[in-house]
Amino acid sequence: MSEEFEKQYNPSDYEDTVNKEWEDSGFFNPDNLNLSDKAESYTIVLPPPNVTDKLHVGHASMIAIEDLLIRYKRMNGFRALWIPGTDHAAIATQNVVEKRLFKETGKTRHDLGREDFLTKVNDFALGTQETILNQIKKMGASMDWSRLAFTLDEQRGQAVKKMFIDMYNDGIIYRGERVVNWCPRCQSTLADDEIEYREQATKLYTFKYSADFPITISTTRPETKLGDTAVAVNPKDERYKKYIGQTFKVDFVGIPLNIKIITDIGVEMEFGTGALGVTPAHSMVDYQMSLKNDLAMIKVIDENGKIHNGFGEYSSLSVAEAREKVVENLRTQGLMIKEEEIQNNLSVCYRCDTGIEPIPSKQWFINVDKKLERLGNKSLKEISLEAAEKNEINFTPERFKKTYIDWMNNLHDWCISRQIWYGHRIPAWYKKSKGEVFVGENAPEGNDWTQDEDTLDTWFSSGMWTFSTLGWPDNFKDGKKINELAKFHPTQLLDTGSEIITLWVSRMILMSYYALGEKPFSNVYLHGMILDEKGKKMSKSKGNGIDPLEVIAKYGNDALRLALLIGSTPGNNAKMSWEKIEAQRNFVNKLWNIARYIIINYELLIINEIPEVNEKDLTAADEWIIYQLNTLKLGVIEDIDNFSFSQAGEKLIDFIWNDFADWYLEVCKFENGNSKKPILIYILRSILKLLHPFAPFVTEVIWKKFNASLLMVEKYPVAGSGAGAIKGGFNIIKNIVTTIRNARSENKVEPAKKVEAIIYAGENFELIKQNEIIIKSLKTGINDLKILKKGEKIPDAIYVAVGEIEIYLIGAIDTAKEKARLEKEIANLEKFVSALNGKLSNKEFAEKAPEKVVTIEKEKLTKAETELSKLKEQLLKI
RNA sequence: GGGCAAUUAGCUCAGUUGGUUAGAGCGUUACAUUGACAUUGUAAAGGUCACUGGUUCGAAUCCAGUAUUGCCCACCA
Repeated sequence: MSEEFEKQYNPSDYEDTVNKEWEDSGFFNPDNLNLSDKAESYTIVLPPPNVTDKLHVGHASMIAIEDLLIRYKRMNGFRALWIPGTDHAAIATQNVVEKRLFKETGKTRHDLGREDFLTKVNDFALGTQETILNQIKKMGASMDWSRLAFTLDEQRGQAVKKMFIDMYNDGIIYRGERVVNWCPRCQSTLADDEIEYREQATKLYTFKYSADFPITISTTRPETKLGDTAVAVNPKDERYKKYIGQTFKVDFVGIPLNIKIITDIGVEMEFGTGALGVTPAHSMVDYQMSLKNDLAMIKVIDENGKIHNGFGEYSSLSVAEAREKVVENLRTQGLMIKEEEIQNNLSVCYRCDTGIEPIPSKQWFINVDKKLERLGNKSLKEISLEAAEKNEINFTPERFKKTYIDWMNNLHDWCISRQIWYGHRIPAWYKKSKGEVFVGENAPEGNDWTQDEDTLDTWFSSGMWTFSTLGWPDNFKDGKKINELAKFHPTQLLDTGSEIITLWVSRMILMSYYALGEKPFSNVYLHGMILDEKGKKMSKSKGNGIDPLEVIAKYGNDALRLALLIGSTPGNNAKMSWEKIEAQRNFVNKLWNIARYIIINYELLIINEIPEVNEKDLTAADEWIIYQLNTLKLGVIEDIDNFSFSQAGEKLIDFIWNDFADWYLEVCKFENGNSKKPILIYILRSILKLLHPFAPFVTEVIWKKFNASLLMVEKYPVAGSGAGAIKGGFNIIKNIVTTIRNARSENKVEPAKKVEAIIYAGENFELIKQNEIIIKSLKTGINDLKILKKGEKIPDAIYVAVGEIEIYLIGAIDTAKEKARLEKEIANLEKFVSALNGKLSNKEFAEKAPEKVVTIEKEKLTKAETELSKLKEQLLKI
């Protein structure tokens, strides 16, 4: 007997043991699954967590989803592979270490020097990485640990170099100028998230470049206007329409300029004069405009915040001095029209609060518009767009396809160099004396070659994640995938947050098409964020985070996973709370006790064989529960395939708790114990398998109570193949019994109340007769239950449901009204069907709903036709 | 400022392509409970599906507008 079967399930007593058994089995690695060569692969690469911090509950949610799919596919006979890894997250990680360093020692990275600083970052990264990997393992994620990767490890380094060099040789990677955010005090470029905004009062000057220039403009930075090459106006602005496209030569406070009049929808007609002086070299926005309009870039300010040479009297002045002088000159020339105080946002360096100067500097880029012969003469941008447009890659939820396409359409060349130290160093070498550039794995012969100081954007290496983890470039010979890469690429699913569609998803698609000529994955599943119970983002500073390991210690892995999976739908944020987790812990305990009850009462110990169920012995209740189980299987499989994990989970819980435990097991208590044995084993086995991907631990633990094998690699149930599966409306039987049971409890309060029921048995007369036993055994006190054979007259009754078995409760019914409604519906549907068929040229109908008629056609027609026949059937019965 | 989304029971959310009486969990209330389940059962109460129009025989669902909230992008001359 099960001496260890406690009344309560205590997860921490079992989880580590089970986890170890899984790992020791080797089945996390699909090569050990003993599959035939024909088995299809199912690959997911784990979006590598940043090594900036340990995992939070959001990561746990991602792991729950991916493990669900991997376990589900593995049980379905797929070559299921889940590749683990971590991301070096260049800027973010460097920032964390830099900030910590500054806080602890007051030193900057420049004080330490590149080498010492990098040692510090690497130590930090290794430490967090270990924590992360331990966390993932504790969660029971069935990842293939033999394929563990890191975006900055040796192998990925080789892949990155090869990619850079190939792209350079193809002319895809080039070096050009780009406006960056520069801190003149720190003498370094700043990333977008290193910029802070301060509201300040400043002067807005309204003036003309010269007396003969037709448009008045406004600026807060007159000194940068020395580098203007255009004036931008809103395309809708009637005032300036006549000037658009013209170029004017002007003399601006002593400096000659060529000003072209361009349009940009970003220009506000109401602000200032509705015209904006465009300075491509010293404003991010203007730089973007200059790219769109092919404008020249004139550099005015240098790295020290001084005016470049060649600007006459302004040369070598500081920005502030130059501004004063320009303003003064405008005043004396009578060109200054207005000076006013306004509030605006000043960008400052997060570290030293110095105002930021946008200045141009040399950077590396990926050309997204260059057409490649290899890709059918299409550019990377075009081919990446096509992938989504032609549904080569699907998005869940679908609306994110639009986000992706919009972003791709506006994609400019991707700047891949970063002025930070932590990351893949750019494999480019310069000979300063001669201005030569060499791109290659190692420096060429000779002494005076120095390597580029910059590193690559972190997305450059993570963009290669689907194939760099599968042995690219070694597994790619003569344009063909070999070995692992051939077996597992393209992957099937990428599960990630919607906020990085642009940053990551788009780059992965682009790079995979470039390197392999194929998509990186077939499906993109966008999960939402996990928020706290008040709907706020979880963050360390707020202290509202939920630590996954704490949850596991308290309530177990399964409760955590179920709480994360249920109630969160694709693309929507989900709130998480201890209450929710507790509710799932209760369910897990319920399942435990269901198993406990069955195993103890029916003395099921070790039963490896699937029990034979003799259909002849089945009672109506048995058939009903089996029918429900089959409906459940269908639903769960369909839901998982549609990524509706929450719905699938809810269905499972509903069946297990309400149908199986509260109803069927209660009914069994009235019936003969041992005759139920096979069917109970059958159902218990089925629910354990069905639930395994959602709650792997408890299902495996229970499974082990009466099985020698691992549940993890059992075959997932197939819908419709269950013993004694029968079609029809067995739901009705449940309704009858429930109604009767309710009546019983009501009788206590209100003894006069009486419930009468008539069951229309039709073909299933025998089945209903059997059910009578259940009803009687439940001591309903209802004696006027009538069962009608097919053909017998049905008295006026309330119609409850359709199916092979129907129930009519005696009471009031307005049949005339019901009939009229159905007739009306049928008439409409007939109209619709004929319109779709084209048999009847219902012009009016087509005009009113042209979209429906044109686009839906066949499926709609079939659906409408079945609906129609159903309605007709119903009508006949009334 | 631009883009995207959300708004359904006290709370958290489902609602599969428009279809009979809009569902679940938690919470609340009542009753039961020596039970396989100090974590159980049975029920009850609770909804103008944000608002206003439109399309339709029929709208939570489709369209337009309004309001509120959230996210992403940009940072403003």
